[in-house]
Amino acid sequence: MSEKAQSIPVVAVVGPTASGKSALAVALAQLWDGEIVSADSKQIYRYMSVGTAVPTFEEMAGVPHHLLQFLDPDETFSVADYVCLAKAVIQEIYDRKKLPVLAGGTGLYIRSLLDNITFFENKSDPALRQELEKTAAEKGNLFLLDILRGFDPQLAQSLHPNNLGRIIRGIEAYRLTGIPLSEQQKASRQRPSPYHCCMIGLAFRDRQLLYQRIDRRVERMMENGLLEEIQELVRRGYSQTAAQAIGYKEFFDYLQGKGTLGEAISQVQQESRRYAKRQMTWFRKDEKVNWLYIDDYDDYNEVVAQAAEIVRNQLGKPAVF
RNA sequence: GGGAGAAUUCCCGAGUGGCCAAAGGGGGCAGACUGUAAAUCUGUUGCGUUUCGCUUCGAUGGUUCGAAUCCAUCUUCUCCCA
Repeated sequence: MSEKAQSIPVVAVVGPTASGKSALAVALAQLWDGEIVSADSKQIYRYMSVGTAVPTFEEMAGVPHHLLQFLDPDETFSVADYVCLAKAVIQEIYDRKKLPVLAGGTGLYIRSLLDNITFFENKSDPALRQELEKTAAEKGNLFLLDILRGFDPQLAQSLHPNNLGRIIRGIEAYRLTGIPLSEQQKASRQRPSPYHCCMIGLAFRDRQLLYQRIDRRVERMMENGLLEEIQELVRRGYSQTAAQAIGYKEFFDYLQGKGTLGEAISQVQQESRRYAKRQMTWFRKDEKVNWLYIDDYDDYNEVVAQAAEIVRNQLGKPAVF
């Protein structure tokens, strides 16, 4: 009992892109006097508001938002960085006697944070990675996989030869610390989570409805100046980073004269739909998620009411902390 | 009006007598995920009682032991000459 009293309450709103996470998070934060902590790996960057669907000032409705747009697009960032920052922000919010409301679509970030994954002190080594990539190109992925097998058979076993990125990371992690990555991963789960959280998942029973929303949202982004935002990014020299974000990379070909605008747009829509699917497989396997199917409700207020009901049951009445 | 060609599984597209339920790609579906994660990677994709059976390659009929592949007719489409 006393242990639970020390644990920090957190609400987490998860779900695929365009499911309405941000709005629900704001609604819950208003009810509980909370503050929002973003868990989105792309909204951390500046100058990418439109394409990453960062909530507007009006949408934030006076609720404080954290971990949004605090980096330039060419600054590197990682899960470890995220967990570190998010933990600190949550602690601050808690100290202020407010409720932290996590909202975002990056499954890895959310899980690492909530499960209290402890990352080893080993950053990445770009030079080493580059060298390993070169080796792979010359001698094949299996060659590298065998090297990895030499000091981390367990990791090697679980990796597909085509997954070069993970193979390289495995080798890098060992070279940097002398500890096999699989060992690091075991050690990373030793500490219990400091949070007791209520997870709300937004989804649609009819996938087509979600897909329609995604398509429409992309169209709205175009109306809101996505193309101009991208041109500005290119002008600032940030095209490299944006090349990884859906809604940006698809337009580069178009801007270089390849393909039509219409083709680029439908590609963004398609990639977004696929991304949403991947997010669903990520969140679906988390048994802590309380799913709300938006198409079960007649209007949005009912969704909010139901979510509030769940939070009340799991964390207690509004403003109780 | 005359001539040439094309029709293949959700889409594109290979296949020109048996090794074809049919390459490859796309899309769909499912899954993995611990330092670039909106990334990266994997599996699956005609039906079924699933080491076998059934239905499928525009339609119908034919040749053949055997046809997506050959022949005839029809339908649709594309291109060329008028």
